[in-house]
Amino acid sequence: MKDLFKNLKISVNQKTYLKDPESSDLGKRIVQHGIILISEMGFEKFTFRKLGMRIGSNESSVYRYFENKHKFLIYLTSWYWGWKEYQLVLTTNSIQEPSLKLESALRVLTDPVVADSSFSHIDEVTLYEIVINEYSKSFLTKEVDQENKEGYFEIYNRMVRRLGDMVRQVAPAYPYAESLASTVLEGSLHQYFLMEHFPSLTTC
Amino acid sequence: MKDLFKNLKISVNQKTYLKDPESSDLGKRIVQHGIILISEMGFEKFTFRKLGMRIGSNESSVYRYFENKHKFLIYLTSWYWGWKEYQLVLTTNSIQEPSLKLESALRVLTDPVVADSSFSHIDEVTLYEIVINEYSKSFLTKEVDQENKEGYFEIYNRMVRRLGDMVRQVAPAYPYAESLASTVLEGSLHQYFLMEHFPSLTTC
DNA sequence: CAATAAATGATAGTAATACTATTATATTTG
DNA sequence: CAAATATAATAGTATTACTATCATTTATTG
Repeated sequence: MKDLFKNLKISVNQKTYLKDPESSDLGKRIVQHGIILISEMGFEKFTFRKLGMRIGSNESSVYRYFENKHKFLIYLTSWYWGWKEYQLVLTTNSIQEPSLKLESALRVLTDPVVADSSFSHIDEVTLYEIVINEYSKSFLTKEVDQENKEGYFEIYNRMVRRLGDMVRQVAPAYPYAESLASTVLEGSLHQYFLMEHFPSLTTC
Repeated sequence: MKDLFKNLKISVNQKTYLKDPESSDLGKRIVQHGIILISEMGFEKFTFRKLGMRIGSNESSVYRYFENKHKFLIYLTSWYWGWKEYQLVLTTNSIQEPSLKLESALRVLTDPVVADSSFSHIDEVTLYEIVINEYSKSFLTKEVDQENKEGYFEIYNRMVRRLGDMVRQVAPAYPYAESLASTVLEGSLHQYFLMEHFPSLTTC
């Protein structure tokens, strides 16, 4: 993905952060190294204290950007889905023919992620690893309904619906467009996970 | 499922527990109320201390049965998959015709769970809620490869492979039997989750 | 350029978690 | 009944997930 638009910013629900991490150098370092640390040690073992140490800063400074690590994970994964949505729209917008459009969409959403130089502080490939390994943990919680109501999963919801619409354009009589769309998105992440850890459960 | 076999015991990898919870009254209470407590408060907020209090026992007593709550979750979900495998075999064993066999298997594995009086201390319906909401957390960890090697996910692996084999019996030329099988199992859980929390992302 | 506001850093403190260890008290079994 | 085993009670430790306060650095603007 070439940088077609300079100064492009992926917009993420403001409730996920206390202070926009894109607004400062420290904020960007928190995001950049947060991605690396989570991918290195896994979400459970990741803490703001460790992140502070890693970037030569301080726990309390990280807390000024994000309320807690759960919101931080939602911020990161929302950013990812926002970025994917941008690619999706960019790629499929000009395609008229429904089945070609759907095919392009599926490619964008399920092909392995490649780096994108447009957002210099974010390593999209590493972020993709986080999405594969940790995304489910952001919604498999007791607070999911409340958070969903507050729009924390808006981008993802919208993307599933977009994909569902494209399915319907191809097959208007098919009655399970949304379920197919959500299964493809979730299933794709799951198959990548299985390839890495349970190869006998995939044919990929 | 009627109790066809009296004294049936679902066998779970012994490494998941320190002392077999089926071997004592306290052990059964730990499992029984552990299921209820996890479903009530979610896995993150669940602790052995709270479980001890709930059953009028003691944190340290719970620790004598299970090393930690992660192993406890693996015990519970392994039990669930063992129980499902038993139903799967029981239901499909006598069916010769491959496509009928596959259809029965899919029904057993994806229909909503109903209670089973054979295992009196376990509420299968509540356990099923736990599988839907928490199962992913048992393998989305940094320790997954080690634990998989030690057989913690053996029952689930075997079940995906069984289902894959049935797919292959029906369509020998279809090259993605395992991926289809794992997608169906995971996807089914995910669709139940979506029905509850993201109804606009399903058509169920 | 100085004043001042804003951001960051350092330190301390709290309640809860995830355990381990020790000792006491029941309960079972030989 | 003694010995072994299971359970309960209590205490203790390191870490987590924060909150609060105050000091210091950096940026802004008048």
